This record gives sequence, C-alpha cells and structure tokens, in this order.
Amino acid sequence: MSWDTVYRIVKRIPRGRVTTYGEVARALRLPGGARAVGYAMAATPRGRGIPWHRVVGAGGRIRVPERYAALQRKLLQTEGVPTDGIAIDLKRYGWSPATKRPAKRKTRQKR
DNA sequence: CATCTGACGACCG
DNA sequence: GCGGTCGCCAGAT
Repeated sequence: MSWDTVYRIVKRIPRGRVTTYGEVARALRLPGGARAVGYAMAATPRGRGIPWHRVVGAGGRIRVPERYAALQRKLLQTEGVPTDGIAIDLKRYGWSPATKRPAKRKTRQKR
C-alpha cells in the first residue's frame, strides 16, 4: 500500500463532510496507522483535487499547524462545516470511508 | 539494516 | 479538559 490509497479515500470524502485520520487508517485496514495517514496528508500534493482539509484529527479536532489550520478552517466553513468551536461535530459532519455505501440508500442520512 | 521523524490515537495522571 | 507517554505505520537518512 502507499499514500495513493490514502488519497483515493480522501478524494471520496463528500463536500461538506469530514473524516478522521483514524477512520482512513481503519479503512485501509491499518489500525494505529493514523500517523502514517497524517504523514501522507502532509505530503499531499496541492492542486490534485485532494480535499486534505476534510481530514481532521480524532473527535473532529484540528490537528494541523497554525499556518494550515487557518486555511483548513476557512475551507471547511466554505463548504458549510462550522469550525468555530474547538472541534467539528463528527456526529453531523463526520463521514466514514468504510461506510461509504450509497448503493441502496433506502434510509437517507439526516444532516 | 538501524534510527529518527511526523497534519495520529488511546491512555493515564 | 490538558499535557505527557507509548504504540502504531510509512518514508527519509
């Protein structure tokens, strides 16, 4: 596996939603590999359509350096994700990469 | 091959 | 709730 796998998942994050490093790592069957995911995100090339800003730390807390945190919060707010508080409400804006099953969405998700 | 590092996570005090 | 430690994985040296 490589970071390409991480990018693939990150790119699937719907607009207006966020996920955590841990979730991505779990989706890759790498529990505990959240760190590697974060490292991958740090090396994420800009301009490739990779919504890196939709990946946050556990609990929806921002885990990026200030210089990027400001931009990330702004981008998220632009997408409709309130980041004013200490953390993002994952219960509402969280998105599980492993649960991405829009196949038969009989029960539509609330937002 | 041995070590260190890092946009992490779970635990513990 | 906050800060420190340990364990985790992939890459770079």
